[in-house]
Amino acid sequence: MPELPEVETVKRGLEEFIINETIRKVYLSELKLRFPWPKNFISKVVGKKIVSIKRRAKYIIISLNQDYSIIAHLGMSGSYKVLKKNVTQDYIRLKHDHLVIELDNFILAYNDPRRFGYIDLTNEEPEKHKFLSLLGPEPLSNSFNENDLAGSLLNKNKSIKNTLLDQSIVSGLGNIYVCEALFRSKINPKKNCSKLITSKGKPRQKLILLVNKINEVIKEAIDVGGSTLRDFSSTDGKMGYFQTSFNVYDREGEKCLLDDCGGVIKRVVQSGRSTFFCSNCQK
DNA sequence: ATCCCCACCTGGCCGC
DNA sequence: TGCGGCCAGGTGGGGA
Repeated sequence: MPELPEVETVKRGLEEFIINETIRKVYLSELKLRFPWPKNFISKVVGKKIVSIKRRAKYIIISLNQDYSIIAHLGMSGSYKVLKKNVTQDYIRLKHDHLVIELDNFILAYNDPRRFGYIDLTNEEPEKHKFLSLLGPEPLSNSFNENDLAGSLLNKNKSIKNTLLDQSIVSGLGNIYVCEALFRSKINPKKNCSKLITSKGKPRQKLILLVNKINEVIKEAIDVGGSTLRDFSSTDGKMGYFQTSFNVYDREGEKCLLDDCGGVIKRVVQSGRSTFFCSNCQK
């Protein structure tokens, strides 16, 4: 499910409970996630303390003392829950719980039905990790701006939709927020990204607008996510994702929500993924 | 290099 | 109520 705002919310939820907790026990499922479990994962992390939690794009970085970091990605269906430890009863694993970490006062469980998630362990700088090092700038950061973005579109020849899904161009966006940002910018998802820059690689007005709208939609979604945080460690533990209503995503055949547009939301497939847009107002 | 497509999985939903 | 088919918010890797 998770794109940048959801991952940010998960990160904040984890942060609230598990900082300064020491890893006491670890369960790994016999099934692997997207990749095999890191070698000697359990023996390497048991006894270490969680000192910080960060987010980079859709990755969560759980740093331990002695310079180890767990790098985790939720894939399509991953979720964490945190439960207060029950002294009289061990945690009973649910179906698809693939990693359960027993801390001093909490149980942290990672559940992932589709197992597209990803968990690695590194003792180098997390930013130098092979996947993190390829990531483009974060929305809402200074390095995400129209001039640099225009520069990275130079010599590119593909749709703006597919371009924005490329994590090396801008990181953290997924199918939903790309559709929503393009709608807010009134840009047709099929438009070639080269049309948003001048021949000299400078940003056109639409690209400037797009940068602003990406930031806007991401910020709104993070703000909404914050309000779901209190559920993070409830007794059933399941963290809810957003109930944000979208303007175009999953609204095929419905009316464009823009006043006096009158268009109907269409669904097309680009590179095998659904794109939702209003062909009337997105040009 | 650049771009596209596939594979990796399970579960939910829809139509018959 | 059952079953087959289709769809799903991600992304690394391989082939064109």
